[in-house]
Amino acid sequence: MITIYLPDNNSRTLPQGSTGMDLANSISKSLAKEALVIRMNGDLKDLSEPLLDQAHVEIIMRSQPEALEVIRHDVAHLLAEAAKELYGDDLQVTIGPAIDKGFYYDFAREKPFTPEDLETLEQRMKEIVDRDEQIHREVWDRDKAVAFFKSIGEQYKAEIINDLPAGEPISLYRQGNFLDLCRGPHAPSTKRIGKAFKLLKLAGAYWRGDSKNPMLQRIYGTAWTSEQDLNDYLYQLEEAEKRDHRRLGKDMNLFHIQEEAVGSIFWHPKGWTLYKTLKNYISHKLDKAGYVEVNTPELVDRKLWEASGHWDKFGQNMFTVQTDEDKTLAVKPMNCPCHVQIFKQGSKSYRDLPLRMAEFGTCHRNEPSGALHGLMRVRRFTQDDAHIFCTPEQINAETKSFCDLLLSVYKDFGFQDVMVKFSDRPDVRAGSDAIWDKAEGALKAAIEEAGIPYSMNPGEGAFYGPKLEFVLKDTLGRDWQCGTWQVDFVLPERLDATYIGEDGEKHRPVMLHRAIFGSFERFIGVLIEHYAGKFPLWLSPTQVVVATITNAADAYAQQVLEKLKQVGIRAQIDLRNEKISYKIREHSLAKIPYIFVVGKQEAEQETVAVRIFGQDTQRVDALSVALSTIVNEAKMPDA
RNA sequence: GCCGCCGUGGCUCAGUGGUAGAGCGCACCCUUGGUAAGGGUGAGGUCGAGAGUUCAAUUCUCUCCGGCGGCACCA
Repeated sequence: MITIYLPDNNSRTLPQGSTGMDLANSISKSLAKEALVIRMNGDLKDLSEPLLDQAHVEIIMRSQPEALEVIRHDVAHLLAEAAKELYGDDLQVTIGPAIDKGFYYDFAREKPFTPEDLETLEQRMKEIVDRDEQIHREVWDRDKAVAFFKSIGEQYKAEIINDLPAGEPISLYRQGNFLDLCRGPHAPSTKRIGKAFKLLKLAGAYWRGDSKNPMLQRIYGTAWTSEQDLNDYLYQLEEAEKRDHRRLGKDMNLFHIQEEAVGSIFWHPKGWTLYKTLKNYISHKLDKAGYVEVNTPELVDRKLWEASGHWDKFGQNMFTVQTDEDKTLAVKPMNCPCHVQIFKQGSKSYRDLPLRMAEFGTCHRNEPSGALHGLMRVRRFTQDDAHIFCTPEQINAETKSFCDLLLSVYKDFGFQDVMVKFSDRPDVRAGSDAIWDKAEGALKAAIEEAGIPYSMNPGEGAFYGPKLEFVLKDTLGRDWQCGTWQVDFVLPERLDATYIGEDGEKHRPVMLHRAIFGSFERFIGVLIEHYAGKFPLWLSPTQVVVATITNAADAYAQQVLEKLKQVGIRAQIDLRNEKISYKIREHSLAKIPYIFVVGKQEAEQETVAVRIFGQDTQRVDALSVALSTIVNEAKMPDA
């Protein structure tokens, strides 16, 4: 007999060789029916796993959060089994993990899958669920497993096994006629997986994520523990699409992109108003934080980029211009070398440090065509860039005050949870290992002193130094890096920046590269989605529309408009020969924050009927009151 | 850049081997209406570009350009 302990600390005694399923059955029939896997001594295992004596065992039911990942992985296997049944002759399976919200499976197959194939596959997957195939785990000998997969033409699987670390048990899962290499754990049978899944999209993906490898066909799907959750998720996806910044940008007439300038934004009056408002806001913040603003050239001789290292490391992605004097100029991809040039004008003393040099610098990078994405990934963008020249001793304090500044900015837009990633040295880099040790150490010490939680992002640093990336999510769950903070000992060296220290000797400053929005383009993209186009009053391109009920009020409406403009409110007027409900509807759909409705009554009494977006009530205010109220409410945060 | 899908009036989309349609928007007319669509009339498209097949291509084939979804990339 063996003894096991349940989560409530009760123990149970079972015959030697009893499994998780035996345990579940011994507790209750309903539990056994709902059970998916067990957790034994902390690890998830199959229900068929023999229990160890003295083990701590928890039965995981489909309603528990841990079940989700198991189910998603199970559904990936369903997909693979269905694909083998339907297209087995010319198809190899590779890998199919659970991911956030679902799963994918990568197949090697000459013929492309079609959207109709997805339906066929999904149908077959549901049939496999109905078949209620038992899912068995088998442990195989390594060589035998490799030989087996080779014999059935599954080269990719054979390759995976070959690359598994020695000593790792080779476990295979069998369901019906389908046998797959897999770590598990899995549900005990296909029926138990349920049918709360849907195949969503087809995509290409490189074998092992390397663009030198062949491209596989990836099928993405979503899977949940209940139909309800599935439907909720699908609904959520639809809602998210509605706030896609590319759609809203078009609907709201903010900007456009056209093929003569791929990856560059044509800002329309409304979008540009938004942009200018943000610039005004952040300028104000930077002023208060002790930055000075500069402006530097866009076209700079390649010699400078060679000296900085950009030409060597990223020349491929730089746009260049040949002059008739046979010089090569590069369109700047970053502002930092130019800022060093300003720093180097005249001599600098330790008393000048830290020198915080900001620029709304417009940069161009020749991003791969497939990377472009609305405002989020563009070839021409303007950064809220700055470089802080300081001493090594000043790094910690600067890091702390930058993080404070950044978080206060994000908070003004309602971004509360910001992911911070620590990116350390990349393979392609400048500077010695000793310098990198120093820079990474300094950054780590600084972030830890600032007390900000972060996760590691190995190998993703800039070529000149490690960085912190501040990441926001778009509505479709994609991550976008906005803010950045980088410690750089390399560029000051390469571009020979110095200052005179207290000792009268020359010293190297440290350069801290930083941005809060990242780029205006991306940040506006994130904001459009974040607010679903319903901008707060201070940001809204049009803050008020004055709408008339009858043209008898036209003259008065004009006066109201003038007064609004005089107090700095962005206002428009709607004198069209339309009913007031028509105008209300139209401006509400355009997400205008305030509508001032004026008719005969308002004209006679010098009032306006104020209608606020999102509320279907109205209040009538004296014009002077309405003006002072809106001026007050339209102030930018922290003004 | 790679794989797949897509490209029709300003917008959203339907459709066909015999040179195209809807709704919204737009213009004009009637209506002056009190808080999310009043009515009528009308204009507007070389069906992404080029080549090929065909008596005939917007429709089929190829190439290119662009968009979308991923992958790779993201200093």
